[in-house]
Amino acid sequence: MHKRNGIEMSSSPPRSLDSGLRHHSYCRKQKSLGVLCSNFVSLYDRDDVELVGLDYAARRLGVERRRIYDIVNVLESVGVLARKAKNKYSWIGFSGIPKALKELRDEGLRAISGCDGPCDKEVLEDEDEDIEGQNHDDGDEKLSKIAGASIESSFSKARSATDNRKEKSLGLLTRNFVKLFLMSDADTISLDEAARLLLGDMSDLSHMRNFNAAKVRRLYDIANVLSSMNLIEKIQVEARKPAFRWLGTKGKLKTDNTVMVSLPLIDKQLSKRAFGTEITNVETKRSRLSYTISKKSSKAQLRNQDLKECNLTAQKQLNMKNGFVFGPFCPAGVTKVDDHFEESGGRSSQDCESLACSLRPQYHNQALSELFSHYMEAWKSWYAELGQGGNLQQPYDM
DNA sequence: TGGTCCCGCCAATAG
DNA sequence: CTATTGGCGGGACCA
Repeated sequence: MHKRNGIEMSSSPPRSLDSGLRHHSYCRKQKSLGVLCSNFVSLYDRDDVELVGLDYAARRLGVERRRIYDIVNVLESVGVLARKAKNKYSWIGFSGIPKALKELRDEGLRAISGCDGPCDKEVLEDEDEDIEGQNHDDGDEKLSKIAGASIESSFSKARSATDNRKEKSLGLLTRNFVKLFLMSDADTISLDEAARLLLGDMSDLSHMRNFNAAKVRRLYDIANVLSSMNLIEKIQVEARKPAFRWLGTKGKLKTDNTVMVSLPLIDKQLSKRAFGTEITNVETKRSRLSYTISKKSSKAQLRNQDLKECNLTAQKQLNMKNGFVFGPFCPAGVTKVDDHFEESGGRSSQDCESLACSLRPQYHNQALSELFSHYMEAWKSWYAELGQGGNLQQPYDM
């Protein structure tokens, strides 16, 4: 039960998947960790779920088991999941995030005050505002301490290989990455900065270049799933300078000059999930989520930020219904969802088909409004068709 | 082009 | 030993 999937090495692209078809071009984006994470969450984020079976998840989501590990590792770091046993995790859900974050914070505080001597325990200020993050000196040092990795050049010990391995785990990297945000009051951290802090600064040693490049890939992985969880968002601080903004538990919505745009919708937990525990400007009144956006932008130019969030919300909403993400026009397979963990390796192809696609708001601000209406359209028609029925059965799991 | 990051090989680890 | 985990980096994708 491992590699199947006729696909061999990366040398032979996914083409030739079912010889003839190859219809709508293979879209890499639909296979991103972020999308997969959304689907994963959609699959389990229900009240009656407590156990998460890796095999089941992989099968239902139509992906290699390997990918599930990636997701699970970062979700666990953020408290959404807890390892229960081999092949088994317990689903904590979004409600577990605050606690996990608090622990990370404490851990971080301990790291700075604990270690070497005097080190005042003020919550490192790090005069942010320098979005450029140019001058790093003292506050920077603290951060890198928190980030763990940092100067591992300490001759200390021949890091018992095991530690060495663990040190590079996605999980640890995730936790340190999150700590960076929690401990610094700057809510924006550039990719470069994060890489430097998390992976140690040895960029000057040419032979270390590869090493760093490899690690940065992990950062992208992590960022993708964290973004899909709405914990961070990717932004672009001046060309060629990607950065991540911490959204964490506070939805950042405008307050003044606002106009209400209400989206049909689901439940109040929704806003919790989308914006964290402190629901500030989001009003949730019986099955209707109102969203505020700045007035002057009433026309086609809503602020990017607003559009993005709007879309995120929409996505969430779409995701909610019976726990699945409906790709563009493919509610296909929703009715046959379930068959509660169909045994025998028969990987259900319809799953891949219906789950694979979903949108990825964080990276496509331009087309957001289009996508948005597109989705609402699809959603409405689907809902009308299937809606009332009451036979929106939930998928089982284990 | 070069930033992103999917994919799956295969080495650690767990059982 | 077999199965589960997951580091790792080649190279495809796409802005």
